[in-house]
Amino acid sequence: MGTTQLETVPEPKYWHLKTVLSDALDSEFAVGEILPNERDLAARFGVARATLRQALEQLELEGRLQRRRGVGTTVAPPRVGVAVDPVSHTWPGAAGDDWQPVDAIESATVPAAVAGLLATAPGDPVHIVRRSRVTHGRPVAAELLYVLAEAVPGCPPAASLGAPARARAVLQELQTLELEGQDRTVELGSARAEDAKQLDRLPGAPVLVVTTRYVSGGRTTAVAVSTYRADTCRLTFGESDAAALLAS
Amino acid sequence: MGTTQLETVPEPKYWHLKTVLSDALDSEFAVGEILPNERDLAARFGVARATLRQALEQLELEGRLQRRRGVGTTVAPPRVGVAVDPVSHTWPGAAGDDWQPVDAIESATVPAAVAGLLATAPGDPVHIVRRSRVTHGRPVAAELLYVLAEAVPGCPPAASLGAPARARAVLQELQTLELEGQDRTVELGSARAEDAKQLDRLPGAPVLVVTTRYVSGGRTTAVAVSTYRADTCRLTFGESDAAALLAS
DNA sequence: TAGTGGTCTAGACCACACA
DNA sequence: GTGTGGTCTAGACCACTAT
Repeated sequence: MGTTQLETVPEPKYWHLKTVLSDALDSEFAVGEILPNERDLAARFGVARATLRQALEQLELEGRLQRRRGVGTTVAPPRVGVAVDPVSHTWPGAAGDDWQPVDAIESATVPAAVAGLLATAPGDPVHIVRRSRVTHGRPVAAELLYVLAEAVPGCPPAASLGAPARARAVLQELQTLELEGQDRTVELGSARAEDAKQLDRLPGAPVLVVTTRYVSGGRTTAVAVSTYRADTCRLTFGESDAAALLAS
Repeated sequence: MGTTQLETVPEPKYWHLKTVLSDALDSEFAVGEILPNERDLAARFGVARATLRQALEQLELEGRLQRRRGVGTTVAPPRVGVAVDPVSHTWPGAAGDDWQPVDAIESATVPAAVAGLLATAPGDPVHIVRRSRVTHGRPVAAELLYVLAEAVPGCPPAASLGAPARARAVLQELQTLELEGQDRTVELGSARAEDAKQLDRLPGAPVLVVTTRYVSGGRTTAVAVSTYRADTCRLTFGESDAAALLAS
């Protein structure tokens, strides 16, 4: 037959919906504005609520929307750029980083992946420091920092100090070591219940997991696992602070 | 009443399911193995298929599973580490990078975000080169590289060459410029239909979007937007190649 | 053709925020 | 309370892959 190749591609409804909504967000809504509720929106577009939600989920994943139970769906501000290495080649806790120590954890289990990086055997003593990062008044990241106990012999292993004080002690002790190198990986993850609470999100929310390896004395002495909110954050890596500014 | 704080937290079914499945994957399944189909799994756990799917989606997001329509759900291999900056401070297309030019696009629209970085006005001529990155025989990333036309005056603007040839010409011309600086951002996105095809995924699949800005002659002359499969990739940033090896 | 995952529906109930 | 988003169900049909 002489028919040309028609659009035989049945675009899924939620995909088309997402496009429509995305355009509407650009042209008809201001940041912070509240959208109609899901039941109304679904009715307006003539789809089931589940289908509408599939579109909203995509938009939230892309940082365009923010949904809060009991409140509603609002138009999200542009993602905030967070510098991942503001001061190059320094230990965590160095002057000028905008992380805040929260506490230290006793006798928690070290994840297998981290144990591999640290080359520790099960049972080897490791300090675990919890830190939190706040930008523009919003929590953007939660971190667990694993430090080989033998690398910071000045730190009391037992509960001779309160948890927050011990966290600070470990960070201080780190600064005295020579940092020989570091490298990083970034991957997608989902927030554990713990992190989710710290980040003011629901468990399972998408996060960017940054794993940093710190090398000193010829071996990996510390590993930081930092969990950034993927919906609100854009990680910046740059040779200058220009990167962070530019991304905001 | 003297009751202690009981676990009043009703963990969602899909969340619990995810944990159970995750443990099962660790202990009872080998990489590449095919899981029972969704209807059987749902029946086995006594939940609706949609609920089971919610758990599978999370596991796929975390890179534990791979699902293919018409085939089934298989256990995914560990994420592959891909070095984002194998050779520091070089233009794209330099010897040794494992990107392959695909073609060049004529008269396509430059996204607003990219136009902002390049500081171009609408209508300013920009070369767009499409590239593709393959690791271990699998496509891991698709890229659109935007190059200010005025920065590479030796490249023919019109269709005097075939698209692939023009792509190579632009990359070659870039190498002759002095690269004064570069910086990067990483954020979560969802695959556009185009990228999805190149990455062998469905549209909307989660991707890590790496935006690289190249500075030369005092201004941003090129911007690369690289789209990595979030399910299979772990991006590595390091001072040495050790990072890539370590992450694999 | 048979079997898989992907999409979609029309409900229901729950957890949470706010007035 | 009232209204919001979050979870869950039990179906149906579609698009794709392999045989």
